[in-house]
Amino acid sequence: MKAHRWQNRMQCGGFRRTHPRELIMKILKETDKHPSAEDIYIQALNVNPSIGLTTVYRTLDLFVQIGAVQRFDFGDGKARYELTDNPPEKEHHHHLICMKCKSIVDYTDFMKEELELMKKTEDALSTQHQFKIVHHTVHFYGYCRKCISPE
Amino acid sequence: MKAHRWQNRMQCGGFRRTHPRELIMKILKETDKHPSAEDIYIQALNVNPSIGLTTVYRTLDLFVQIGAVQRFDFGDGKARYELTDNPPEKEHHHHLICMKCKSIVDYTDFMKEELELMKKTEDALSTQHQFKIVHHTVHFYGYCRKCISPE
DNA sequence: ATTGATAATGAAAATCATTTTCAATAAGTG
DNA sequence: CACTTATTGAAAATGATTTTCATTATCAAT
Repeated sequence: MKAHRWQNRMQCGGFRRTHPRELIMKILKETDKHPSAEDIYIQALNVNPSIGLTTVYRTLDLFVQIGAVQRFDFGDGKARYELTDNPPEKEHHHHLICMKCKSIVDYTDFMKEELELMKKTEDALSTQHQFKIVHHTVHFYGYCRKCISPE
Repeated sequence: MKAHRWQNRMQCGGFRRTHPRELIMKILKETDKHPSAEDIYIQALNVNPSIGLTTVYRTLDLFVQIGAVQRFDFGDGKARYELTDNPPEKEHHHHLICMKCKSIVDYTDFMKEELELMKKTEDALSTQHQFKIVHHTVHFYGYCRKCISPE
């Protein structure tokens, strides 16, 4: 199997290529959702019924550390994970969160303008606040079509 | 005592004006930090040693529901609370989060441009995704001056 | 002001996501 | 193949938040 970006990054870090790690990465690559650790665990059980939830947590932490995965907190008490959008598998996007049903929708509108502004802001923040920026998130909170009810 | 915005909002909702609620609102008004429920609880204990942590959680939930307070998840496992920035007590701002020491800094740079872009984006999202947007957050993650170490 | 209905409170127990511990297992190296 | 050590899975521990329930405080109506 051809070595992928994330595998190279792992090997540079001295990490081992294991079945659980391959499986979890596969699941992340194939989903277009925003799975929690448990969502991923349940998926993984279908392929490897002996995998442990602990391993899922640890593997996700590892992926986050090597920059292959991004972790999001949308405010519903559990972390959610997505492949980092720099590599081609996913384009840069942000999130719409329904405050009622907690559904999450990706959007990519105005990314050009947004990236411009973010670049400018990042520069300003780097100098004015002496912060080295690594990444940013934009979340829109509101109500999805299904949850907009005439009150 | 003069009734404030949040009190009116509470009364419209049929909620009671109680000592714990007044106290917690006072604490929120006086801080310029990003306190967690427990932070607020500890503050509150100085004034009212019999207040319960449970009440703090419930009160914060209530304030969030009536729109007086905004809840943030910066990814360190505990929610943080701030007065909503529409009223004059706080101006519209976003956050810089240090990924190492977890410190949080407010920033207000480029708010004019940001609000313009966000307005445009909100409009687009409202129509294209049929989402009714209530608010948005922008988080920048990186490393603060203290935590930038030559590695 | 007193009363009464009921919303709000506080303490303790329960829940839920996540982390830690530790003995057993599997990866990569020689 | 054998060895060193990272990784795993199960169970227990943790920590934030929520629920339960008996008691207390608020507010509206007397």
